[in-house]
Amino acid sequence: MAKELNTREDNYSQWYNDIVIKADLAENSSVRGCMVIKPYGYAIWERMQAALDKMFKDTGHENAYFPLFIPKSFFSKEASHVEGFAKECAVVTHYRLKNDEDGKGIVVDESARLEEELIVRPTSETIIWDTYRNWIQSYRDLPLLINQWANVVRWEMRTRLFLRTTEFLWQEGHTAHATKEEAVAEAEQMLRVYTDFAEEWMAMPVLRGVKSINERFAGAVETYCIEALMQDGKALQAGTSHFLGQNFAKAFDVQFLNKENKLEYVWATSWGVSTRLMGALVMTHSDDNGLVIPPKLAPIQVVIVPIYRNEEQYHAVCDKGREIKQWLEKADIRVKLDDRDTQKPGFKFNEWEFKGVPLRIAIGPRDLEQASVEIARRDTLEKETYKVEGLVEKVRHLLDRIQKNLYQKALDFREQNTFQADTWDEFLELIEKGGFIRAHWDGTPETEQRIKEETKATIRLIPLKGKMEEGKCIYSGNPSKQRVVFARAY
RNA sequence: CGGGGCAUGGCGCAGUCCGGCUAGCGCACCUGCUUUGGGAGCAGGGGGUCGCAGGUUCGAAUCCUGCUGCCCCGACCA
Repeated sequence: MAKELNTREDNYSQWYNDIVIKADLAENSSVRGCMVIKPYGYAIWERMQAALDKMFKDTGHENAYFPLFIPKSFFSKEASHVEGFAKECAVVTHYRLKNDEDGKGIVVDESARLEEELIVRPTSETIIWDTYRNWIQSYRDLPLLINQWANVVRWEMRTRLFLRTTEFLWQEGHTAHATKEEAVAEAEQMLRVYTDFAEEWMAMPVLRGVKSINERFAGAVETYCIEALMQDGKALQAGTSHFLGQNFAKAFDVQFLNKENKLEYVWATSWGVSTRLMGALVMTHSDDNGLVIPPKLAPIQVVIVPIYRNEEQYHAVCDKGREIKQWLEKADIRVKLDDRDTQKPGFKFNEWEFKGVPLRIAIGPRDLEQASVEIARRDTLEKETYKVEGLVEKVRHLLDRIQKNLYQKALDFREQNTFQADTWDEFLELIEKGGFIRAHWDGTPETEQRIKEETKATIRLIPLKGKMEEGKCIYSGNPSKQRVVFARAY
């Protein structure tokens, strides 16, 4: 298994592809733009799901499931929503195939055309709000706090494994509230949840803020987001949370009777993160030796590699390996004993390193004699010999250290790549270097659009609680009250 | 949809310009022996409608025509 990996410096995007494919996270499928998520990659996603799902439940949400197909007419009910998604929808027009009359193959049966075409959901606001109409009558039915784990389809022109695929997996929360304040608070709360997840589980520092009008979700009044900085200096939107106002309630006629017995439209939010987080995870921590997974998300936290010369030694070190595995598992540590007799230790070292396993324990005949093991850290690549006594504590401690170290490294990287620009020339120079750029902007979509056209940089976010600071727009020179964050983005 | 490139065992490629006899190499795979503390060595072995359809020719992976698929770069996007 020769793992030749492009380096980040030589070819960043090839480096990313190599890791995803060679670490067995995912591969391209026979369907253009759609990926197969392989068991190892899916195991990481499952861990993300589990952590997020618990956070959603802890904040009062329940899971439900809505249909994959959405009647076309639903889509046109919210004007800006259609406009936003129309260009990337897969449409089901027929419901039957038949044998080709020329004898070869199968064709669409033209006589089986759907009366109303179905859209494969690119997001579920419309079908969900159509449903909520029947669920909500009174203020007593509110708030309605629902999440769904689902797949969605957006017909992208260019795709990249995890970062942008035609079909992707995600969760979408859809909530209904009696007041505007409550809905805004919900959107902000979920942004907080995403922030905590990114930082505590993924060890990925994020900036929080709101989107400019240009970048806002189609149909939202306000879009909140978390943005992370990748190692090539490009920003990646890692999660979004939307305050939808009464837009969908009005479009789908969802009203409730308030305590004063008056009909009111409900207030809405929606929020989501997707398998794109897998891409973010790869690009935040991995290095030129392969994938690096933070311990909290690693499907295998510790791999034990036995070293031996003959069958007798093989059995002896494997027995010790099994014993250690049991101790660690009792402490809720995820362990794999790689007792394959078909690969050499050196091969296994490289393989598990490439797959990002946080800790590797090697046990050989020498270790048996000295009651020791060799432990190697994936994040620092350091190796050290430890006594078997107290090993569980040591491992637990090291996993914790790795989790923190990965976060700190990523945070340092972001700080080192966050700049301030006060003039257009400065901005032009900095944007070429990559990273986040804090700069003044006059607040108009036109200016943002021009900056995007001239530099490919967009406003990633307007800081939520950013310091107010008088200044002049770097592009137009018009007055500005606050710096916003620019970057080139995925 | 524009601009480039590619299509040859599971994967990565050479061969194509200048047609030639049995289509080759690396990795992976199978068998055996020796190995095993950072990607093992040797020996033997299996596996190919050279993307598809026509054409030229005694003879086509190679030349001609027409298709099809994929990748990369741009416009769109989480």
